[in-house]
Amino acid sequence: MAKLIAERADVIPQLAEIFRTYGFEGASLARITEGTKLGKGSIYHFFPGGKEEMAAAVLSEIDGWFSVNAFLPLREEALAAQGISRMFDEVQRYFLSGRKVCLVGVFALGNERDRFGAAVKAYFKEWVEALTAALVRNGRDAASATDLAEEVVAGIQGGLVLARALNQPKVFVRMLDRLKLRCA
Amino acid sequence: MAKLIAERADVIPQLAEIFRTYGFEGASLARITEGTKLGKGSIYHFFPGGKEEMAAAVLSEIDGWFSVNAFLPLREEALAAQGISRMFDEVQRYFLSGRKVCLVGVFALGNERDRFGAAVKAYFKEWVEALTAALVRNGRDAASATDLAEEVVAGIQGGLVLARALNQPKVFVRMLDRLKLRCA
DNA sequence: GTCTATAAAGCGATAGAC
DNA sequence: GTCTATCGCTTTATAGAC
Repeated sequence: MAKLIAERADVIPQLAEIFRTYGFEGASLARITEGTKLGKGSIYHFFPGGKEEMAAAVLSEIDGWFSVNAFLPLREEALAAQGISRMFDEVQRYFLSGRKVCLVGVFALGNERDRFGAAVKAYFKEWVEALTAALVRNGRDAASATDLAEEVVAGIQGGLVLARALNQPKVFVRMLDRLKLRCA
Repeated sequence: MAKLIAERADVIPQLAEIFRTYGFEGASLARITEGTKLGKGSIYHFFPGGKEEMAAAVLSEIDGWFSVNAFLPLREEALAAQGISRMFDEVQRYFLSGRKVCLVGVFALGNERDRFGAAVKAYFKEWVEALTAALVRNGRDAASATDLAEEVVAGIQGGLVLARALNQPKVFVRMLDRLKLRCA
């Protein structure tokens, strides 16, 4: 019988899903081996540092995804307005229109912030700064751009919380629409 | 030596603090006995249902606090604008100006939502509805009131996430100020 | 790279003395 | 109402065969 050989990179999205669902402490190795269809041996082969290394790898991948798909357009799109619009589209797509939660937000609220505080902080800082810069390029003064960028990033996170609490993904979509409008 | 006798009601705020800090799965009995200065025997005497009953009691107490201090003013203050203002003040005070996190929000994001989904949903539903009613009493049409209420509650939660992620409580205070202004 | 077996520690919960 | 001792289970992590 043929045997599937996994690669480290293949496992990370599965780990992300598990951490998102159960949090860091709730993501037991039993759940991890079940979710990845890999034995403990394989998991520890890829991540000798255990759960801590797994979570760090996941955070790093998430940050990479946002850097490329959301922050880069904000910074480099020739027309700032188009970069902002692109960011909103990618965010809506990434969070499955409110059916998927933000792992970095989950870690920010929990005590995981102590272990991964630097990564969590960097992710949000980068987001706010890139959006601020785009808003400035779009004609706003620095003060109101900072203010609005903060409001948008917080609003996105809050939209995810409320959408999930009420079990109404559309709450998140409505939130995005309002914020989009305010950036115009 | 005199012995301190605890009451169930005294323990609940301490439990709230522990669940807020570590989440449901992270709140081990070791942390609970340490945080409450009570033995397992005493804890299980108060909460025979174990952690599940503890968390339910905490959620119930939080809901009670908000009902009295935030939702009631929204519904019953003679001047709607004053009820809204009062809600914002109480919220800022409750969350220690951004230094304290919302346990219901934490549970909403995590898989605790499965166990406590009803309580989580009821809390946010009540909040949005009470604020909507106050905004209508304050002269808004129903549609824009619903919209704004949703934005405010989500914004508050997002403000808490971002403030904690950046380790800047003032981010939360600024968020409240913006939302307050928008309700005026 | 994958698996099974296993170790050592921590977990939630219970029992029973005081 | 409080405490200590203990049960049975799950946890993370390691070892070693394949």
